[in-house]
Amino acid sequence: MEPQNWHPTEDGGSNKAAESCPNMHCKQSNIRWLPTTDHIRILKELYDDKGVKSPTVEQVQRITLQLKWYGQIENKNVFYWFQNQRAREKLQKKKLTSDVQVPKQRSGLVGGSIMEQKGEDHQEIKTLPLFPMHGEDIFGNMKTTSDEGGGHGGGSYISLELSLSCEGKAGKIF
Amino acid sequence: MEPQNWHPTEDGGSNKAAESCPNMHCKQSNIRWLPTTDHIRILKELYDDKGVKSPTVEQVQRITLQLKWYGQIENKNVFYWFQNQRAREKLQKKKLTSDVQVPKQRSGLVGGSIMEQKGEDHQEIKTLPLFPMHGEDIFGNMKTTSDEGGGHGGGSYISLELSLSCEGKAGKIF
DNA sequence: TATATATGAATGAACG
DNA sequence: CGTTCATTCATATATA
Repeated sequence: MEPQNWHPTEDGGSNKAAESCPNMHCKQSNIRWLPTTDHIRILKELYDDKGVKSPTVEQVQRITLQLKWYGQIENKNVFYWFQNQRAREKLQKKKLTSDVQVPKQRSGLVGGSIMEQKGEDHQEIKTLPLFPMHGEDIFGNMKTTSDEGGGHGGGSYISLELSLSCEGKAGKIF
Repeated sequence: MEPQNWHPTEDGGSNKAAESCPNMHCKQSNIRWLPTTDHIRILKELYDDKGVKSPTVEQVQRITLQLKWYGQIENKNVFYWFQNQRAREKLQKKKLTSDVQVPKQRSGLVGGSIMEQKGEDHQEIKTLPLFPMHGEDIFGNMKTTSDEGGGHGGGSYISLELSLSCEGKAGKIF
């Protein structure tokens, strides 16, 4: 997921995208949150090890406070991060994304195995049509997931727990 | 400019993803899907002719299964392909229309929410490391009022769809 | 070989 | 929560 030569700012103080900007017009309009490696590391530890999948509001606040030591971060960043993590972990189970979680133990694969086999069980056979229609008629008779309307609804997400509300307008809730 | 049928691998079935790392630092560099011409052709037919812009998960899986006949491909490849196709079609269209078109941007609403720490819109590290633990012991001794974090998140969890109805409208996170 | 373009992959943010 | 958008990085290929 994240090759080490990525762009995560390594430093702990200024997490600007300076390093990832070789020689171009380092645009400074940092709109998006650029998590540092420490951010990612800690968040993953929480998610994987501690099993914190859906932190509460208070937990998000606390995590954010802690992570601020490692660089600029806001509550919504932490909130979105966990939300995306959950969603993509689920997608990963469907093979739709490759959220390659680096194994915490550096077991294997780093130095390169003795022999890498890339053989697949298919492809290469191009003379025997295994599929009756290997043409372009994939969607010709494709059923469209009959049940869709009522089932989903995400079950029951009762909204929330915070009753602190309007006061946050002037003062900072956090 | 518009390379469409440029792919060298015309052999039909075998993409050359096997050999890579020609000369430079051998990373794990053959980790990128190189679509065959058939892949591209079929995908574009689906996108343009059949009008399949955003296939569902099941559709992606089916498309992938079909395309596997033409060469190695995974679900995530198809998934990313359609995603990139949509994004870049929109991007090109926006660049092409250089006339007086008002970019109807999405209403960037700004609502009161705990996500925003109003008041001091700055998050510099002015908070000195009061926390002696810079490590990842956030949840180590974290008292959680409603401790669910270490639980499981089994689905019936309150989501942060907080609707602090300050102004009488169900606000969003933002 | 060096630069430009096209495109696969990744992910923060946001919508419905 | 599931899905989509928007932006960015990385690299394969095209071009000069």
